[in-house]
Amino acid sequence: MMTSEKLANIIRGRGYKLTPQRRAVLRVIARSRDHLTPGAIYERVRKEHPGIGLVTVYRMLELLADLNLTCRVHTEDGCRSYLMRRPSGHHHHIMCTSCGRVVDFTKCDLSELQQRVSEKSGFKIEGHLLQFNGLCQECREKTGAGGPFRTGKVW
Amino acid sequence: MMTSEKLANIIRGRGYKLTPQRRAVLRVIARSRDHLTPGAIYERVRKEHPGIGLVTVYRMLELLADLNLTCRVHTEDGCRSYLMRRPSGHHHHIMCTSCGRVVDFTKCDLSELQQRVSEKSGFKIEGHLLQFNGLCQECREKTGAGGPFRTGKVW
DNA sequence: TATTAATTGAAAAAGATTTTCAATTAACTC
DNA sequence: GAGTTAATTGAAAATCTTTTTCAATTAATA
Ligand SMILES: [Mn+2]
Ligand SMILES: [Mn+2]
Ligand SMILES: [Zn+2]
Ligand SMILES: [Zn+2]
Repeated sequence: MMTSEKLANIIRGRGYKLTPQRRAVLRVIARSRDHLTPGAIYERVRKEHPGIGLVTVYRMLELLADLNLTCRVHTEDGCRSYLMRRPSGHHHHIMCTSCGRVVDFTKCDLSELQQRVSEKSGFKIEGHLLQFNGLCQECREKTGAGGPFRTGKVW
Repeated sequence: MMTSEKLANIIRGRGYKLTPQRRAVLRVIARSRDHLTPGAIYERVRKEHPGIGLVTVYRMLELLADLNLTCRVHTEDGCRSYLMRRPSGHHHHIMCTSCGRVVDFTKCDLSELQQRVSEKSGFKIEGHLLQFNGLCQECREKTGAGGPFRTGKVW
């Protein structure tokens, strides 16, 4: 669990000033279990720190991404930079195409596939992005098997 | 190989009018081996069809995505909707973090992983997004092992 | 050729993100 | 507890990207 205190220490440890604005952003991100847009983060942060500028939120999000403390998730249509906290090292997500809920999973062995792809393509592979898309239990129950948002899209 | 003629037939077959503007967009997309932004596509299309509106390009790209004839790729930082033609059904890509080159691969068996993730999470999984990131052979040779763009980022 | 619904493109609107720059302040030193 | 200083902040403007509107045009069909 990445508390905002731990995040704060990392920030300071890297030589960045720890401002009340930054603390507020850290709290919001550390606490959320969902991915949030910059705008959504801004709205939440404002409740704890009215007067904070949207620019500051953007700058903080950039810093967090640079420090690898957040990662992006990718929605089906629009592809804005949604963010979520990253609990630990390497991880992946499942996203509900209906409600947007995101669940992490960490265990995944792609090494064999990666090896084969690397050999065939000549690439030196350094990372990957893996995200399953589907319907969460709740949405399935709510809308019946399949549900109204079922697109059948394949990535 | 998806020629622009084949694409044109699909478009018409689905009951859409085949305009010179649409033909021009199809040619650009079918010919390119790279992913392109809407803006980049617009620039190229203008050379063959000066006077085409950017809006028309956007509309055509939306149509192609709806018909599942294109798919998006995701760059490391900015996450705009880059597009590339989709040669056939289900597929994935490898992207060079240095030059942006994209290579497809179609063979990948995630069914076992998908099954396990589905059981654990309760999601009904309907699709996935898989993209390896790394350095292509050319960029590796050009810049030495690792290369200057190596970020070590993990998704 | 006439009909008609789909398509186009200019312009405006809406959004998202970045740049600028003067004022503020966290961290450090004395 | 001051004083110093470079980093940080936020208002405003600038940039970009994407969407909406709507009147004019046109591909498809008869
Ligand atoms: Mn994306
Ligand atoms: Mn991973
Ligand atoms: Zn759901
Ligand atoms: Zn390359």
